[in-house]
Amino acid sequence: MTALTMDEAAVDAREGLVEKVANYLREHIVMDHFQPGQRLPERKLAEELDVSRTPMREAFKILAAEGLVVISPRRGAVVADVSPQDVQEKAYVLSVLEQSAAELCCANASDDDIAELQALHFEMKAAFLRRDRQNYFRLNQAIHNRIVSLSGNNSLIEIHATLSRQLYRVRYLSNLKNEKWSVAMDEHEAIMAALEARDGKQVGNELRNHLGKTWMKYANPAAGDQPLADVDTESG
Amino acid sequence: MTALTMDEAAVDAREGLVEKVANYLREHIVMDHFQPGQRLPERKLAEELDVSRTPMREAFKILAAEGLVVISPRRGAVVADVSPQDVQEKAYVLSVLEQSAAELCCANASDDDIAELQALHFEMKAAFLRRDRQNYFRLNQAIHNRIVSLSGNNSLIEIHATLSRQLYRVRYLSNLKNEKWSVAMDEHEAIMAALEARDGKQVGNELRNHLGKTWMKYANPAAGDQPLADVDTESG
DNA sequence: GCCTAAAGAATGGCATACCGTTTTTTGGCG
DNA sequence: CGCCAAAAAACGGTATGCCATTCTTTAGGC
Repeated sequence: MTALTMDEAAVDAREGLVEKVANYLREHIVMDHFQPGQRLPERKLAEELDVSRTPMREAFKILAAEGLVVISPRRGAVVADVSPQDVQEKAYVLSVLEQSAAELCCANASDDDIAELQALHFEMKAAFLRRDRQNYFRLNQAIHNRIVSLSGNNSLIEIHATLSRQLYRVRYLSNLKNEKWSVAMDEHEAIMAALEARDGKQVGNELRNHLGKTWMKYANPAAGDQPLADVDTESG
Repeated sequence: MTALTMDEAAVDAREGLVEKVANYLREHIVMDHFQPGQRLPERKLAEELDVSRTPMREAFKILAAEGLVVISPRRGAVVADVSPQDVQEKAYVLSVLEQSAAELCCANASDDDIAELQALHFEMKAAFLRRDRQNYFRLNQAIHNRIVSLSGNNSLIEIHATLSRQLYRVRYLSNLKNEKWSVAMDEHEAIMAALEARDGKQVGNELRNHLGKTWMKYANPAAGDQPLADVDTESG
């Protein structure tokens, strides 16, 4: 346990204990420091974080509403286990959201915004050429999130972020073993070209197709059980 | 206080107090029995419902995560006030979701499903001809929700339901004063025609345009302050 | 008579206590 | 040696208590 601690020098008095606990748990779940299906005993976690059970329970409710944990009656909270069907369904919604975000992005973004996206794209390409999966993944996420962010639609941004977190683990694991790397890279090239041309419809379609291809065929969960490394989420 | 009470003969032992309280509050908020901006004092509400403050507070957290209430530090929970900008943004996302739902619906629904949609459509048309706004609204909602439901995508269904609840009040109020009723009706006719032809893209576009027209121009909140009548949500 | 400040009431945040259920452990029997 | 049952420990659900902050009301001064 290195990087993640509670009270991260944030506005200490502005938010309550519940938010801090919820953020802490969210980070750990998203980063896969807790395995899916793992129980989250409120007493134990509460004393680990030096809080009472009350804020811990309230944080569970928040995370449950966000789809990151599941609370069973009389059996408490467990880390949500995303089934293959869930992945398909959520990924589909994600692709739809990003498609529309791309359209709005083309209409709203400034030239500087587009330039920044291109810069990130070339950084990602560099990581790709170096076979640097870690940074490739990070930059890939950053680009997608940036496009959504540039849509300017806060509701869209929030829903996308929530959904994106639910898929973070499986997306990361997939990135580690995905062989068809160059295909995804080619698609990203096409996306960037359409973005530069400000062709909203085109970007949207490319993006949706891109996500569709990457995730529709999602097959078995299996996957290794080693925790993920500490990588920035960029999903704020 | 007539229609809405807690323990609605539901699976009494299956779900906890928190869920019952949350459902109770959700219904009242969606049905506009609580005004936007109104404070929700946990002590008072708790003793009204004959529960302690603990489940009440946990219910607040759930509703906050769903966007129905806002919790300010040291000032407690208030019913979420949806600004005109919020309405535009959320309505846009809703239209995108329904568009994709329509496409999936065309691909997945059985002929009986489509027939049922048409039946609802004609019921709605009857209500339209009778200038029966109450039933027109109810059936309109039912059709939209049914289309989403027929998409078969649970993630999509859930997100749509959550977002839809956030807009229920404003949608209902708008229905009461919207003059361009016949336009909406015509668009629904077109939607149904495309649905019968199973033209997914076409249905999606019509639907998105339909919602866009209805909501993009949303101007001022104002609106009367009388509570809404008791109408079935159909948003389960 | 109005504005302001201080005291008291109310409210939310967090901790803890109690109870019933669930899970685990252990001891006895097959 | 393994399986099952009973007891004990653990755990979640709810209620309640205490404290700090906020809101309200009232009393004093301008």
